[in-house]
Amino acid sequence: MADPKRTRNTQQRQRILRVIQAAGCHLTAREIHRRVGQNGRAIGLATVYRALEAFARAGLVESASLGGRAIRYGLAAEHHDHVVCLECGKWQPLGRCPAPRAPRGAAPGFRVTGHRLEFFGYCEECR
Amino acid sequence: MADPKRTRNTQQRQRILRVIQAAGCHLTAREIHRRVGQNGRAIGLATVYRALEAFARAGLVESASLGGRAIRYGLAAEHHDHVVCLECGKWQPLGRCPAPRAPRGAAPGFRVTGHRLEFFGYCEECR
DNA sequence: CAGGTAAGTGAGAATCTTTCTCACTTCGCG
DNA sequence: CGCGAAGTGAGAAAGATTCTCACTTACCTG
Ligand SMILES: [Mn+2]
Ligand SMILES: [Mn+2]
Ligand SMILES: [Zn+2]
Ligand SMILES: [Zn+2]
Repeated sequence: MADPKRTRNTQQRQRILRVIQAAGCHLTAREIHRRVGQNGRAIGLATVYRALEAFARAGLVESASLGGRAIRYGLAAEHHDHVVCLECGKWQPLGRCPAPRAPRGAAPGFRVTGHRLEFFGYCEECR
Repeated sequence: MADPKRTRNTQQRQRILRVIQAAGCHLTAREIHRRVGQNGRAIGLATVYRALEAFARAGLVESASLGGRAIRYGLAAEHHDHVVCLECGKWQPLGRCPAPRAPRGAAPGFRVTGHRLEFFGYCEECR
């Protein structure tokens, strides 16, 4: 089989990953870009997207999205789901995953590699 | 308490809803816009978005999103989840919802009004 | 049914997010 | 070192969604 395209360990990616690790929550590409720019010279926004794509391919980060808001990225060390407030947009990880590994009796021939589960509603302050 | 902002039954919204009902799957705002324009005079794209927002508020339609792709809208008469192919983007509804009504032992004080569950992986042709 | 009014509409601009292009740089491997 | 592929930066481009504002229309009242 073909070589899995190899990926380099550049300074930009190190800085980007450090920001993601330091964050206690999921960040948008723009937020990551801004934070990286605060600890040193700014990097291109496209570079952030490319790095996130590479990290996601490598299984290092996970992405999640809701409504029209931007996609958020965070460490994917262990799978988890989220609870999102429809009013203030607050985002909380769930301790345990309540979804089954794969849907029962679903699309035949489909190989499930993962899932994304988001509960939405209203947080304590917004309800 | 204040009157819940009332919503009007305009010709545009009727046409939009008809398109959504006729579709066998979830559509993007742009797709809906195009289809509506095919059975009569075109309507504004912003009107489509406003109608979808109103329908969603009213619980008539549900939205779902994956990755950077556009949000898709479909009838929410009955809740259902999806299976999405990471390669070709194909989108399939699931017959039964495998997720619990609410996460166990999750965010305290959070009122869950719904959820979105997407299984992803590779469809028969793409694996 | 006529009139008043607030919700809705259309066209286009504006915002945002994400992707792409291309010349230039750097990492990783001899 | 020295090469070649992967990565980068700046900006353009592509899309998606929202906003503005003058104009229209559904719907309630009398
Ligand atoms: Mn998370
Ligand atoms: Mn899960
Ligand atoms: Zn909230
Ligand atoms: Zn596929």
